[in-house]
Amino acid sequence: MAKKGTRITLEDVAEAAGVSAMTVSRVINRKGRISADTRTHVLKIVEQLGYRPNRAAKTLVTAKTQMVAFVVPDITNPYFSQIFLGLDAILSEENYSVLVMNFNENPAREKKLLQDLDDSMIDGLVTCSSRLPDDDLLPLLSRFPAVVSVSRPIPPAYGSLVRSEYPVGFRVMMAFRYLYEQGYRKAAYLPLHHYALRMDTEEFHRELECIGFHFEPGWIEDARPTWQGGYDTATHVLRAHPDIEVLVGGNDLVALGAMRAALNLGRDIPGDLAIVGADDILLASEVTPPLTTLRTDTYAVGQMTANLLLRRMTGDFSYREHRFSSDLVVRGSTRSLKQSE
Amino acid sequence: MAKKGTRITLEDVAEAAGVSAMTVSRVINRKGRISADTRTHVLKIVEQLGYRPNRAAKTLVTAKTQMVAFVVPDITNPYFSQIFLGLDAILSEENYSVLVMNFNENPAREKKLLQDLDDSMIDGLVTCSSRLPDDDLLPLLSRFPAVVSVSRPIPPAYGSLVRSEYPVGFRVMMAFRYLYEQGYRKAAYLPLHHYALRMDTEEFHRELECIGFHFEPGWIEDARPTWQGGYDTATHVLRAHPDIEVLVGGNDLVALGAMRAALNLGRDIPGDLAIVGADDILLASEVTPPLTTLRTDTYAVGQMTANLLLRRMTGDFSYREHRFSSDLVVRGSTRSLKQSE
DNA sequence: TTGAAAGCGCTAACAC
DNA sequence: GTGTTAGCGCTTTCAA
Repeated sequence: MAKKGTRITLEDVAEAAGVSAMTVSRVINRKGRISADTRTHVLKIVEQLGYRPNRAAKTLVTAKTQMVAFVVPDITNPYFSQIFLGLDAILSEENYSVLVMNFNENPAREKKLLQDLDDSMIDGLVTCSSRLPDDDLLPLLSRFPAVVSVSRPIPPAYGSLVRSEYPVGFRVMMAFRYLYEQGYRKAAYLPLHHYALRMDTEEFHRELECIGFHFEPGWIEDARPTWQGGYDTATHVLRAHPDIEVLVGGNDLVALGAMRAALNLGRDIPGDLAIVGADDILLASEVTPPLTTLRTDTYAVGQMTANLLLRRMTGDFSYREHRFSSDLVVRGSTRSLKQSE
Repeated sequence: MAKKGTRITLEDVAEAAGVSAMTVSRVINRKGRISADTRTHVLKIVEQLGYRPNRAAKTLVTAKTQMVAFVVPDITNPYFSQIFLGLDAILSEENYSVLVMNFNENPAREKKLLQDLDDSMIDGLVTCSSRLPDDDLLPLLSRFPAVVSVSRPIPPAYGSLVRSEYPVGFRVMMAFRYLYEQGYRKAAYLPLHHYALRMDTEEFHRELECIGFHFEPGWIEDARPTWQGGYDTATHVLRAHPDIEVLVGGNDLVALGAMRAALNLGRDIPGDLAIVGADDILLASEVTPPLTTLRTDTYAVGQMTANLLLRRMTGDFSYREHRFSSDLVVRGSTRSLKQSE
């Protein structure tokens, strides 16, 4: 007879089928040898009773949850949601579900999410563009067996890595090099403020000088990684330094906010001000003028991440690194000064 | 001594603290009366050993997972990711994690996701803008104790509902009414193609005629609910009916794709063609000309949904309905014909 | 205020 | 091929 609980269990199926629980388990999981007869018979009863295995019970004994956590700064940012898509496409194929842990560009919240995250609750962890300093992040990661970090470098012992072919924060040099070639000299840079944590400022300046750029204090100002952040920071910078010829944003949202700010201040783009972003979100190509930006195949980044994670989740803990490239998409928000001279 | 398994269990803590497992359990869960002394002592050992309760074991006995599934057409659509934000804000406050199940605007995939979703794996389910016919959707929902549907009406027996104050598909009448008042007469409508499933076409036409609009066959054409969908459909419609004065999209992405298509065909907006969208995503206000659209407070929709779900997850299964309002945001993609005459 | 026993539903390991 | 036994780590129930 069925037990008191209303839910149908393995035992119930076994009883109804006149076999042992193990046999049913084997049929369900396609493990071990089962005669075709019992197989079909058990399957029929399973169907009949509408039996569904209890996930928690299975997890308790196998220690596998078939879940993955995706810790992300801002899922409403197309850049990140696109990564999610690539990740999810591969993982769901392998029967994993993805827990989206959005920390809203708030490092304190990211830390709390990571702390509260129970390793008995997930098989793998993807940390995407972490905004935490190493001292906070690494101890938190070390609790998890299968980790992949996206964009943010971590030591090999902590997990695998999907990263840009450029060092963190240096991909933007591609943009600066192009701008210099076009004759631009006075450029302001609006990096995402958390990047300051990890960017070697001195080396950064050296690199820029190497290209030919000279930066005054106040030409670099951190921005919150949102449209509003770009708007606010650009307004401030443009008011303080009206002679600026270029505004480079840390991502497209920032650049687009900056573009709106510049337009509101009566600046002509690209006439007397160029704007450059990064990520190539849909919005970038649809504004007027369309935004020159650095493009990355974010869907592919998500897929790479999934593959690296799967590798770890299936027991191969060797360190792997996948690098993604970016290219500059030149659009109407920049122009060639040379041509116009 | 610690057992063979490397993980620290309740038992381990109990042993180290010289108490029973039950006492430790009570301390952890703040249940029952515990003397202050043992409490602090146990807590110290817990800290010392870095004990973390095993989620699966707890779930197995309590039948609570602290997880919620969010089944959504397209998480890269700002409209939906914003709902997620509101939902997650409330739920994470109550210690729930959200499983994002993205079906990519593919009804077959939505069905499969719902079928595979195990009710032993979540405490609650949010189905957002389902693209499935009732015959598919409702039997699937009936397996879950706590369900909230967003946008898509469901019978009270299946769960609570967060819906527009207008019947499904009729919110857009606000836009048509405004357009008629402005003197527009020849309007094409590009609804999201899955909506056809649930919209009473006859009543829809009657309503439009009541406003004053007359529709020719071919002036209404379903669009895939993406930018590209809007682009393709609008191109087709504009080529077939060059005399059209208005293009209303089922959402902003469709409207924006339509706007690009119209621009590419050399149309002047709003000079000889008006465009209207729905959702008011960021992109809408940033394109040129800025898009007239129907705005909904999607973050609040997410919050409402979370609250309704929490109610159900805590045992109150009474049917509740929250309605959200929308308003027309008039921008540069439409103009008053009256004025210009 | 604390503890002992039982069992949640499943699978690993070994028997037959 | 199939069954038996044991136990995953926790909480519920009842007793002390």
